[in-house]
Amino acid sequence: MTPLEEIRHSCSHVLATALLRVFPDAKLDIGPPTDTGFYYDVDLDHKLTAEDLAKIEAEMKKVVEENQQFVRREVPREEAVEIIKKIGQERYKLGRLADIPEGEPISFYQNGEFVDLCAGTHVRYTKQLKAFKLLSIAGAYHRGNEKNKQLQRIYGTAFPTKDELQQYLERLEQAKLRDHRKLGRELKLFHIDDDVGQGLILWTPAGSIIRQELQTFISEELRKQGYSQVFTPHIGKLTLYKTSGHFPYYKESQFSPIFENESLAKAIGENCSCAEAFSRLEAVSEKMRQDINGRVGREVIPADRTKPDDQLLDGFLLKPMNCPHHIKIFASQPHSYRDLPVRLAEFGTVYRWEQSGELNGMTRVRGFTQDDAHLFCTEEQVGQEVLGCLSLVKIVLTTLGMHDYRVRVGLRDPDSNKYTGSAENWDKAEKACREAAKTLGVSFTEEPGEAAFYGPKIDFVVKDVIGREWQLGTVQVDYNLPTRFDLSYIGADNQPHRPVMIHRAPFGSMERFCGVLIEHFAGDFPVWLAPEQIRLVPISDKVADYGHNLLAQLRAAGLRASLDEHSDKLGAKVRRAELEKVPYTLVLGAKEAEAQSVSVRSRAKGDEGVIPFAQYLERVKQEVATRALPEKKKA
RNA sequence: GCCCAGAUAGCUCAGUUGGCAGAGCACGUCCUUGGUAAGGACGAGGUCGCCGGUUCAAAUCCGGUUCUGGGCUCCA
Repeated sequence: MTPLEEIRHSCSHVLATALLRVFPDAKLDIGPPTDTGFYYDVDLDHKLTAEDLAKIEAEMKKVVEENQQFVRREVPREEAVEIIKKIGQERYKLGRLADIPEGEPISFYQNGEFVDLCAGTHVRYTKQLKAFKLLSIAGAYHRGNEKNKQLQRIYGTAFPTKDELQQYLERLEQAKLRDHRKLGRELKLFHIDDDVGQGLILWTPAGSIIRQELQTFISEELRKQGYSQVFTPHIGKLTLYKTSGHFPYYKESQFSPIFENESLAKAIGENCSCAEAFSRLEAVSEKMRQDINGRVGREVIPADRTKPDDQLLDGFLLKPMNCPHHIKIFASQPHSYRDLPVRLAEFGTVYRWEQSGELNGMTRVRGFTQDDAHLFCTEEQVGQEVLGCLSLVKIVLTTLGMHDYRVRVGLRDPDSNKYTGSAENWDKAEKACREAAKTLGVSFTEEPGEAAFYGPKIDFVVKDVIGREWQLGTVQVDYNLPTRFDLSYIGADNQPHRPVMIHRAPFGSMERFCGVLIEHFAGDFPVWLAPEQIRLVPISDKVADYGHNLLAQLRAAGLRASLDEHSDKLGAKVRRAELEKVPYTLVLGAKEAEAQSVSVRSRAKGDEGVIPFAQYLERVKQEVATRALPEKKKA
C-alpha cells in the first residue's frame, strides 16, 4: 500500500472503531481505501443520518486523540473463526475470511478495543491521521450483487495534511460550479422536462448551436475521409432486430415494442394473453432460425424461440442502434471488392431504456444521437480502416483540447454466453483491435467483458468533473452482423465474400459529448462553439446606430453577435456579458463610432484596448476558421 | 430497479409550535445617458411537485405518487 492508501485505510478502521462505539450492534462488511478517500460498508437497522455522521466523526477524533497503536497479528484459520465470533462480526467477516485462499496468511489488525480481519497495511499510530472528513452515506449491495442485502456505505476522505484535505474539499466545490447540469441551466443550453420524459434532452437554441457546430466539424472530416452521409428512420420492424440479435436479447434495455395493428387485433381476437403475446413477439419462424444459425455456424437462436409463421406477432422497435438500418442500405445493392470500403455515416438518434436511477443530465439519457458510421470492408482492409477511425477520434479530441482520457480495449468475457459469432472470428477481431490500439501512441488497458455483443471495441474514456468515467468515442470490429445478415461482395476471384463491419462514433453521442464538453470548458467555449460569440455594448443610446451597423456587419460575416440595448450602465452590461460567458465584448462609445473602431474586451484577457473594427473582424474570423482553443484566463 | 436525502416565484434560497406566502437576483415600466464585473424608483410574478388523509385551520403533520440529487446495480 502507498502511504496515502495506508492513511485512508487506517481512517476506515478508525471509522469502524467510532461507529461501533456509537452503534454497538453494527455488523461490518469491508472498508477499503479508494482513489479519493475511503468507505466502510455496514449493516445496521438504524438509518444513518447526517447528524449521525457528525457524531461518528467526533468519536473518530477521540480515537485519534487516544493515539491507539495498530497491531498486526497472524493467526491460523481456526483461530480466525474464533476471533470473529468473539467480536460478534460473523455475519460478513466469516464470508470474507472464506475468500482468503488456503496458504495465504490470515491477519488481524487491532487498534484500541477494535479488531478487524485485514491484510493491512496501516499507519502505526492513530495520531498519524491528521486530516479526514466523513462525506456521505449511500446504499451499496453486499459484494456488489443486487440480489444481496443492501448495506449502508459511509464515505469519507483523508489526506496527509489539513491543507491537502482543504484543497480537496475546495476542488469538490469548484467541480460543482462546472457541473454540466448547473451550467446547462444557467447558460440555457438544454432542458429536460418532466412532461416530455426522464432522460430525454430538449436542445435549446444556444445548445443547438454547439451541437450543430460539432456536427459541421465532424462532417468536414468525414468528407475528407471518403464517407457517405445517409439518413434513416427512428424505428424499424422487429424482424430486423431479431435478425441482428438486438431483440429480444436486450429487451430489458429497450423501449417496449410498438405493436403492428393488424397483428395485434388478430392476437386479441384469439384471446391471446399478454404473456402469450410477448412470447409471440419474441419468437421467430423456423426458417429464420435455421438461416441465421446456419450462417453463424452455431446456435444463436435456440429452438424454443420458434413458433409457426401464423402465430408470429409483428411490430416496430424504436431503434436501439443504427447498424441494422445501415446494413440494409449496404445490402440494397450488389458490391464489388473495388467499391470497398463503403463508409455510411449518420447522426442517428437511438433510444435505450436506462433504469431510472442511472439517468444523469446529458451524460446518461434514454434518447441520444450518435455520430455513427458503419464501414464495410474486406478482411485485408480492417487494420487500415480501424486506424482511420482511431485517427478521427484523435482529431476530435485534439481539436477540443481534451488530452485527459484513457483508452480501453474491450474484449469478450470468456465465461459469458451473451456474445454472438464464432470464437475464430472473435479472435481475429480482438487481434485487430489490439494491434490498432498499439499504434495509437497512448497506453491502453485490455478489459475482458467490455466488448459489444457482436464484437470487441476500442473505447476512449474521459472523466467528468467529479471523477466519474464516461465512454465517448468508440471503434468496434464486427465479424458477426455481416454473417447474420448474410452480407457479401464479389471478390477479384468472381466469388462472393463476407465483408467485415466496423462501427465507430468519435463523439459517441452528441448528448454525452456535449455534457462532458460543457464541464471540460467550464462553459467557456472556444469562439467557434460559443452560442454567442460577440456582445456589442454601446455606452449610451447615442451610439445605438453604430451598434446596429456593426451588428449587421458581424452577422453578414456569419458571426453570432447581439447588441445590449438595456439602459444599464457600462459596468452592468460588461458584468452580464462575463456571466453569460460571451468570448468577446465590444464596447462602443462616441470615440469608437467616430473612428470606426471598437474597444475589445476578451473573456481571456479583459480590456485589450481600442482597435479598428475591420482589424477585429479579421481576427475573430480567423479564430473561428481555425477552431482555435480558448486562451487561458488571466488569474 | 435498490438505499438515503430532497422538491416553496424563471434562478438561489428563507419560512419558528399547524394560524393571511417571503428575500435577493432575473423580468417589465419609468427616471438616469454612462468608459470595462451590479445606478435608482415602482411593478408584475406562487394551487408551496402531484393525489389523498388528519384538523376549525396544512407549505408545515401522516400515507401514496412523480421527479431531482448522492451512491449501488446496469450501460448491447
